[in-house]
Formats: sequence, C-alpha cells, structure tokens
Amino acid sequence: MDYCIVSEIPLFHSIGEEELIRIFSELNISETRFRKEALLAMQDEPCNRLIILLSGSVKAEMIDSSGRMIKVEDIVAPNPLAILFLFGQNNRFPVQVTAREEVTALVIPKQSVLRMLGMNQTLLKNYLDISAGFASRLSQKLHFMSFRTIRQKLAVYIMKRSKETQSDSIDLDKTKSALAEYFGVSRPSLERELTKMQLDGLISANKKKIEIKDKKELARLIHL
Amino acid sequence: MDYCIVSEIPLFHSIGEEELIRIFSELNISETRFRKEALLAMQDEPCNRLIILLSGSVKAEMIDSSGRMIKVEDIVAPNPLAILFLFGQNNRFPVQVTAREEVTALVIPKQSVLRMLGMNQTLLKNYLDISAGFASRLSQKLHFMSFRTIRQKLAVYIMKRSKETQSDSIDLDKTKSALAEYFGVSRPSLERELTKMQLDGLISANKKKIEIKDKKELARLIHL
DNA sequence: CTTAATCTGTCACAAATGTTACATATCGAC
DNA sequence: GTCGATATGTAACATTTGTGACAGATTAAG
Repeated sequence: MDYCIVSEIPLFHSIGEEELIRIFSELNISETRFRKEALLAMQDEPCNRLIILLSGSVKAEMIDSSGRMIKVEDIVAPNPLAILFLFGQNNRFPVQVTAREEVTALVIPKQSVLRMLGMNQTLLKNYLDISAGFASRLSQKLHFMSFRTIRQKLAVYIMKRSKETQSDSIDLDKTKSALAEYFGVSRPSLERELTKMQLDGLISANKKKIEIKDKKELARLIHL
Repeated sequence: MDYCIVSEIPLFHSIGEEELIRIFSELNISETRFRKEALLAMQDEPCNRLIILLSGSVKAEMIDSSGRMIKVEDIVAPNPLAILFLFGQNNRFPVQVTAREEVTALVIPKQSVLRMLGMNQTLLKNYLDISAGFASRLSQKLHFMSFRTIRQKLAVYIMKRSKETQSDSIDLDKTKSALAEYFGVSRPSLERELTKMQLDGLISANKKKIEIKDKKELARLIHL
C-alpha cells in the first residue's frame, strides 16, 4: 500500500509514515477493488467493517420494500462510508452502496477499528472529527427540511452558497433535477418558484447561475 | 461523587469502580447544578465540553433570529447532550439547552474527553456506541421527514408506536398540537387527515386513543 | 457533425396543506 | 364546583405544491 495515498485519507492525517506502518502491521486491513455497479454494502446488512474509499466514487441509496429507490448521497474518495453507523446496538447499513465507477477501498473490520483508535490519539481525534462532520451535515439537512415553503428552502440554500463563495452570484453544482430531489420537491415546482422569485425581483436566474438581487428580503424569508 | 450514580451513566457502563476512580482522578471533571430554566448551553456557542445529565431533564430548542423556537428534543438523565457535535472543525451547539427542572450534570472539557477515551477501550466503545445511537435516531427522523403527505407521516408514526407497544391500539403521549408541530404541519391539517383516515376505515380515533383498523393499507402507504 | 439521452422551462389542472375562525370540550388552579 | 386557559373538532377559503405533458436546449457518445 502506498503511503502517499493513505496519508491523503482524512482519518490518517498528520500521522507519520512509521507510525502508520506500525498500526497497519498490527491490524487486519485489506484493500479491495470493486467494479462499476458492484455492491459495497447492502441495506440492512450488519455494519461490521469500516470502508474507506481510496479511489472512485459510490452512491448511497435507500430502498423501500416496494423497490423504489431514494438517492441519499454520493461519496467520493478519500472519504469513509457509514462511519456514523459502524458502532451502536443494532448497527446496520441504512442504505445500499453501489460503485458508480471502478473503486478501490480500504476495508477494516470493526474490531480492528476499535483497537486502532485506542492505539493513537491523533487517529482517535481524526475519527471523532470526521464523525462530527457527518453528524453536523445530517443535522443541518434536518434543519433545512424543517423550512416549509420552496421559496424558503431556496432562500436558505442560496444564502448559504453565497456565504461560502463570498459572492452575490452562485453557480449550481448540481442539476436542477438533483436540487429538486435534494429539496424533496418536484422539479417543476422548483422551476416555478425560481421563476416567481425572479419576477418578484429577489434573484436573477439564468441557466446554472443565480444572482442575488434582494438580499434583505431573502434574509427575511429565512427568519420566518 | 457516588459510584452508584456514575455507573448508571451509559458512558461508564461495565467499567469497574477502581478503574473509574483512576480515570476521574487524572482528569478535569466537575459536577454542576442548574436551576429550573437555567441555560446549560446556548445555541451557536462553541461546543468545548461534554455535558452528561446526572439527574433531571432538559429541553433542546432551535431558535431562529426572529425568536421563533423549534422544539427539537428532550433529554433526560443519565444521557449526555450534544455528544455528536463535541468534536469537528467548527463545532458549536446546534441548539439551546434549558433545564426543565432542577438538574445536576457532569461537565468534562473536550481535551479531557479525548484523553479519557484513549485510556480505556471499554469507555471508547461505549462512547462510539452512544454516538451511533444518536446518529441513528437523527437519520431516522430525517427519513421520517422525507415522507411527503400527512397521511404517510401518520401511518409511519402509528405503525412505529404500535410496534413498540405490541398492540393495535396506541395512546398519544403528546397533545395533537405537539404532534402537529413534531410533524411540521398545521394542527387543523393534522386533525383533518385523522378524520379522513377514520372515514376511509384505516383507523379509529377517539381523544388520545387511536386504533388500527386496516394495517395492510397503512403499511402500503409507507412503502410508497 | 449527428444522434440519443438528459436537462430545462413552461403549461393547465389536481391534490394537499395552510389560514382563519368559531364552537365545544377538557384540564388545572383556586 | 367555578372559571380561565388550553386543547379539540370542524368548516370555508386561499395558497402551495404535485402531476403529467410537451417542446426546445444542452450534453455525451459515436
């Protein structure tokens, strides 16, 4: 295994090469390759190993018993998957994970993860930081979902993106269909609201670019 | 501090008295008392300590800048609070935490938590298990919110409660107003849907008691 | 460049939900 | 019990959102 690649993994940040080799040598860690469309984990399967992507990307989906899929998230290297659900009482994968392309991944059994975290304080801190990051995004999404109207959700989304890029003009990274899905609303409804907001002079939207025209009103929308 | 009380705390489960005393003696841990309505943590305040309730209970609320409150959760002793957000980059309390009654709590600085987790494998496992439990509930609530219609949400809620009590008849513990708030819908809309579901023969609702009449159809609603 | 697939913008219409209002019922303090 | 506060049940009406459909635009593959 290549130290250059492994040291890029957030979980192993700031850990020296010798220390890393020592840790790896003591544990049962394997590198596995998955083809496109291969299953890395099935929904409801016991979550007994940590999977960290080394290259490629996967999609996580929820399947209900009627077979309908709900896309949950995309995960790209070098991130871990389902790190929040590795431990716990009845820990099962909440989603099905499929390779979107050729994927290589590190697979570490749960027991080894536990030992590993006890071996190195920095590693432990990394693990906790990464977990907190995921938890924070989960919680943010929940907060986001609590906004009632599409207009409010758009306001939140636009203001957040604008803050991130320090600009009154934002570029959509996802397609509008994906955005509608993320919002949990239908695509035409999202389009309609974008159009209305443009008519109302709140924003100016063109293709994948949105410009903020009335920051005050957008802020007001969010705060009730 | 009393070992009997401390050993009831999930985080310290299965840890012997001497070991616990050793751990506590090395760390900076304090016991604090809060009066009713006292603030244990403010929203957006840096989350630099772990707070574990020893007795009493608190409520966690989100406040937007218009002052509107969204009740998030009640936490009772002997549970920890905001354990998921203790670490991470820009870790702040996502909610405001207020004592619902007289409360005593263990307060452990973040650095001490880190050291503590490195000192004892069982403690580490407990911590990770507890975190996973919270993450799992968060994820479940998100899944719950993703159901579109009020009827679906009611179906999920009723079926879940029915499973918990092993009975086709459930009692509401909250008022219907509170339930509506939890669902993120208006009270009259919730009432209307309950009435409709009764007319459709799915349930029979009276005061705070709901009986399941058509389990098959309720299950179908959930799975699309 | 051509073609097929996907994404985008826009309708008209249906369905779900919110709002406001009011009457009644229930609960708690006294 | 009385009384005020809160919870419940219901209605008419307004608003928001979903659905299905369509044509044009954009993108990716060949």
